[in-house]
Amino acid sequence: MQLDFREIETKWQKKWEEEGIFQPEPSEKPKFFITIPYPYLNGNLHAGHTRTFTIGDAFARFMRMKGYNVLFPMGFHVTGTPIIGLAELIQKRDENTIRVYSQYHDVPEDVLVKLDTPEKIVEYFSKEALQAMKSIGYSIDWRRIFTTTDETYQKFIEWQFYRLKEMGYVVKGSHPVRYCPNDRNPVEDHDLLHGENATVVDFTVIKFYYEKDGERIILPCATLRPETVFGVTNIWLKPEEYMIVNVNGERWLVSEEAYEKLKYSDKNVEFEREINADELFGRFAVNPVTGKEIPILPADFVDLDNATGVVMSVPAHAPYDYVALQELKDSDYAKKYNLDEILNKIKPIVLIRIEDEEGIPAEKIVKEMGIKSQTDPALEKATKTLYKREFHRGVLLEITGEYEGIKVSQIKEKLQKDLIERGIGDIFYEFSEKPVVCRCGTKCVVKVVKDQWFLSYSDLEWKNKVLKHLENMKIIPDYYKEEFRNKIEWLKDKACARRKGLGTRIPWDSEWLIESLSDSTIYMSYYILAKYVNAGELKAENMTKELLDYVLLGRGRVEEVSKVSGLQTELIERIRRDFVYWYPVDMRSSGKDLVANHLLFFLFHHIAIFPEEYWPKAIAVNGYVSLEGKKMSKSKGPLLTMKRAVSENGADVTRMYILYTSEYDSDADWRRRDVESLSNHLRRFYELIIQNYGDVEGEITTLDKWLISRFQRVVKETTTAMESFQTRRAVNSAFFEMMSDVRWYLRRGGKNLSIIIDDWLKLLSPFIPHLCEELWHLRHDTFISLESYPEYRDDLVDDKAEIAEEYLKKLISDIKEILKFVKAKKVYIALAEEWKYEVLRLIKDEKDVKNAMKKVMEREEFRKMGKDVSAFIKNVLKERSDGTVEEVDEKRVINDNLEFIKRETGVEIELNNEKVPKTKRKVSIPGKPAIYAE
RNA sequence: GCGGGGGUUGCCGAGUCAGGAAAAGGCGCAAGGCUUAAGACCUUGUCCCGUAGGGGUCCGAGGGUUCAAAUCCCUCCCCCCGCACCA
Repeated sequence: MQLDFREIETKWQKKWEEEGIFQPEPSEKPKFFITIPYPYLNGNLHAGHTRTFTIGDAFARFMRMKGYNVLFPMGFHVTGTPIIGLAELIQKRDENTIRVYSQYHDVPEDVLVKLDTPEKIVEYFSKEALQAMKSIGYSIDWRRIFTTTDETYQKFIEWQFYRLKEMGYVVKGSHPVRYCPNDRNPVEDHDLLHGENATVVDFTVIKFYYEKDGERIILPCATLRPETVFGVTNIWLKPEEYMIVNVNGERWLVSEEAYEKLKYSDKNVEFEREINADELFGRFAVNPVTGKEIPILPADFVDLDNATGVVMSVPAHAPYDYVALQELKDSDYAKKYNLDEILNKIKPIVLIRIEDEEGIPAEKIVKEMGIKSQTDPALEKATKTLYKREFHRGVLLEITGEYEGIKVSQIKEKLQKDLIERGIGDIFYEFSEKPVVCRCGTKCVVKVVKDQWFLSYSDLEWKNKVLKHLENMKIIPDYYKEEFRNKIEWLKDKACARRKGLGTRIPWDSEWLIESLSDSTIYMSYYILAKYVNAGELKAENMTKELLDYVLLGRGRVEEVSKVSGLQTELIERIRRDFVYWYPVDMRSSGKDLVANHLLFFLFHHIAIFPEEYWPKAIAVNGYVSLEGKKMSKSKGPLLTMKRAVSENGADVTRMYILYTSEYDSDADWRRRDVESLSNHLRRFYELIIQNYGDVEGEITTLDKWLISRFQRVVKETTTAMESFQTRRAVNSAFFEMMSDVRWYLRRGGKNLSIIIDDWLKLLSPFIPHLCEELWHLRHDTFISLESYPEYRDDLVDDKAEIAEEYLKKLISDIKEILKFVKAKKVYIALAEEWKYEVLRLIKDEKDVKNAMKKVMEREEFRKMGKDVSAFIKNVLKERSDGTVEEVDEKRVINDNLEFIKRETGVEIELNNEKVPKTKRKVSIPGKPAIYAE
């Protein structure tokens, strides 16, 4: 095939760039500002980017053709640690990295090994990314490109953080992270050998205590169910060595493992002495909540490596505790430590009730499951089952005092807070699963990072503003609005500073770098500035707080700003006008992975910093891309780069495939076979247009009208689909459905395909812009990319023409069906008897057989042939539920198309009532003639 | 566990909101045509039965509402994604 996609594509890309047609400036036209999250450059752009960006570009092109002044910019994100990590791996010649980056990212090995600094990586991949995006034909305004380490960008970020700090949204605090003591670093999922699924859970510590020689020793019981403190009957220790440790001035008794973990908490911890649990069994401790004295007892099920290693026993609600107590009664321990009397006095204390159930819950479930020993693995299940039931349905009883009546599901946080405030509670962080092991082989711990900077997303006022604005936004697909609602409510304060990585320092605390998601929240406004930065008109030293306050917020007086920033007032006003014109963001289109993080922060920060008229209007979310059913992975492969997809298949094929293969948030699968098939479709399309693009000649036939009518429907469907961001539906309609009509048109002998070609090309232009541009220029000198999108025209819809074609299709299909069973040379067709038309006209509006019958039988001529008439009515009502009479000139359609029908069916056709036997004519109805094959 | 989404013909997927002949479109497969030939193109077929355009089955499972259910209601089973400080 002579068609070379790439040749055509590069030709038009060059022309678009030369003419600068995607470089919008403020104008009289309504504006549309669409943005896509800039890519993170620790590798080449891949099929996932291709999907998100192509959807955005198709929409940008669509809106442009719809008459909007469209701004579609792009930047590069390099802030954070992964690029630094990559540089280190390349320095080390890490085998996997070298393999993945040469094999999947298509970086030549000799080039790759030289990328041993973050700067070189950024330089290399930004060039690659730029080329890739140009090669696929995105209609981006490249004058606004930037990188997040640009000095000017950093000024912008500093400004943002000052603003947030002023508003009290940047605060200090501490938070738990997964941490490797050996590497002395927080660890991410991909740094782990085991335990990727482990999350950090916060045990509530309740400070039980005993006193000896005037010294108070705290028994820090760790629990996930603090409310059960009201039902504690005793404390469990494992009969082994413990330690007395000084924690913030208090003496805590904890396991050795717990001591190790406490070292990484935000507490001051100091070892004092060892102590064997032996010494304590049979002695009493005080429950700080109830003031009651309870005994300390031995239990083997206690896990020294879980939280503090000190456990409070709630036999009424904890199956473990219940069984352990039972077992203890007849054990050696009871004798050894003289516990009989104590044990006899212990009675489970019920503090939670589910509806009107009776008895002791733990006892019931243990008996039901037949559990006898504290080492029985079934205890785990019993615990879970009971916990789940009580969590969802349980209510606290009178014994819990002020907490009576509260649902178990709503008590944990409140109680934890109350205990801490009263000085008798604390928090102990622990992994939900163990072990958690770093790639270096070291067991990870939970480290509490102190004096960390936070963005206070949990601020209720802030949250409520975001929630409220969300209701005014368009979210695509719409069910993501609920998702956003939930995520906004769930969002907690976020640590926004790091010790390591690329990025901007916190301006008032230069020890810290601003974390990479926190510096990417309102950068869409920076695109306005970037144009001036790139033109050399705006430099870092000009970007003072006053300037940004003025151009982004309209604050201050321009003369003052001019003085401070060193810029001419004229330029300052121009930047301000640009901002006012382009903002807010009308559409942010993104992959679904960013919903629970970036897109939330995007909303929060816009709402915090800008006045309401500049808050985002809409968010669209799309799914992932897999390769032949396999998940892509940047760091492990497989991966398909944008560059490779384009060079192997062409930009238009790549674009259309990715737009067509799935919709909304459902995932797309890149399949070579399907891509190649699509490539053939486009070649066919190209040939088709080349062969049929000409002047419209002769009279417009019914068939032509049919084509135009069908096309109108496609225009409507495609437009509706695009307006709701459904590219799959749009491509399906604009290309495939139309193609199938066009094939029928040509098969029917249509000669004037050109009637629709101009508009058809326009319709397809957002999806396959290069091919459309090429074909358009066969007869035009303008850029199709700047033409107007076809408008649906109701007056061109021709129902009669469409019904006639349907009639013909159905007739041919019926004849073929019959010929399957009867070998014949000639087929006679007879229209339905005249009286049937008459009857049909009479009962047009009747749906009910009875009424229809009544109405018809009022006429004498029909009464005479009562049986035939009633059979017909039943038949026709069954066939056509709407009972309409189709307005087709059947005789004419058949006679005009005798040759065509013959060609399609392979037999002679004759419209001849006489030749068709009466029995066959009997079943005919208007619109469905009798057929007789001979 | 919590939250969000989903289960339709060999596969991918429309149809579900607004109940009314299930299966648009793509892929794959098959047959015929075109061609020196083809992985190219055109046409047809692709749940089952049928020597007359017809009949039957069918939408994860099971109930219910209705003249009528893939669609509405209830119960259950299964799958995917997120639960963070990481881009």
